[in-house]
Amino acid sequence: MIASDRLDATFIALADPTRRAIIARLASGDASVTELAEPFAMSQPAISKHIKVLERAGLVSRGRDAQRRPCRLEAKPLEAANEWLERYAQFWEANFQRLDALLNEMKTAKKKPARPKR
Amino acid sequence: MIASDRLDATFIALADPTRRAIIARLASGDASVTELAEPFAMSQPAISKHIKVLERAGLVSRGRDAQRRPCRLEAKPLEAANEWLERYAQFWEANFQRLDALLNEMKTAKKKPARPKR
DNA sequence: TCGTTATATAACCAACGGGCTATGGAATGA
DNA sequence: TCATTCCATAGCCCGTTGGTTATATAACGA
Repeated sequence: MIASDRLDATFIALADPTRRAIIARLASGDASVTELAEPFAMSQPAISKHIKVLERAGLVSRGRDAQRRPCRLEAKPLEAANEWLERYAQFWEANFQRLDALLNEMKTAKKKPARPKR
Repeated sequence: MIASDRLDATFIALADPTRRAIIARLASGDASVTELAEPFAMSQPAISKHIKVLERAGLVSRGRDAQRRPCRLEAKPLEAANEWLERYAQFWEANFQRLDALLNEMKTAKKKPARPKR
């Protein structure tokens, strides 16, 4: 499984709430490191580290604006993650269908003398 | 965002190729621990640990069949992860549109190649 | 040139993750 | 009863992660 490294990096990047918040913030526009750090009760180097993780996953790219190194969201890697999940969409829908079937069974069974359980 | 713990657990669970393989395996039917361990060059306790991570994320539930503790895929938590990603689907489509716009710009303005602003 | 701002890097630390081996315990079956 | 099978748990190791503070670097503005 050599090609799964990309997916690893993406899911690892997504597995931290701070990083997801950074992604959410960047979705509404590019931002500098200090801008990104501002909402968090966390030091600037900590944010820089998180950004590095996001960069490693290809989820952010950096620009240059004077001393600032603005971050831009690159959402493309999310697509691969999404595709992986979509592969199982059918499966959780199947779960719902199973539930639907059960509910229907209970509903039709009402007409019969035996009460449905619970 | 207190409820992000669930999402944390889900993405953490997905961030390992072995665990994704286990999920893929379970999508084609329930399996015991030894059945799940068989394809991997890894000890049985290691697989048990992975299963525990998946359980913690609510992605697998356990049954009982004699000595076996069969695992079943519970795909529902994947839905929340998928919803989170879908929120940015629009954004990566926007990226493509931006690329299109850039390409058009370059094509029409051949004489003055305007740098894209960052 | 000098101070300020923005960011990165280094060094450190505690906690966690993912692997191992060894062992324990429950259920089965002879 | 006893061996076997399936699985979980306990320790242990070691590399990684997520945070810290302190310091270095880089670009700007006066």
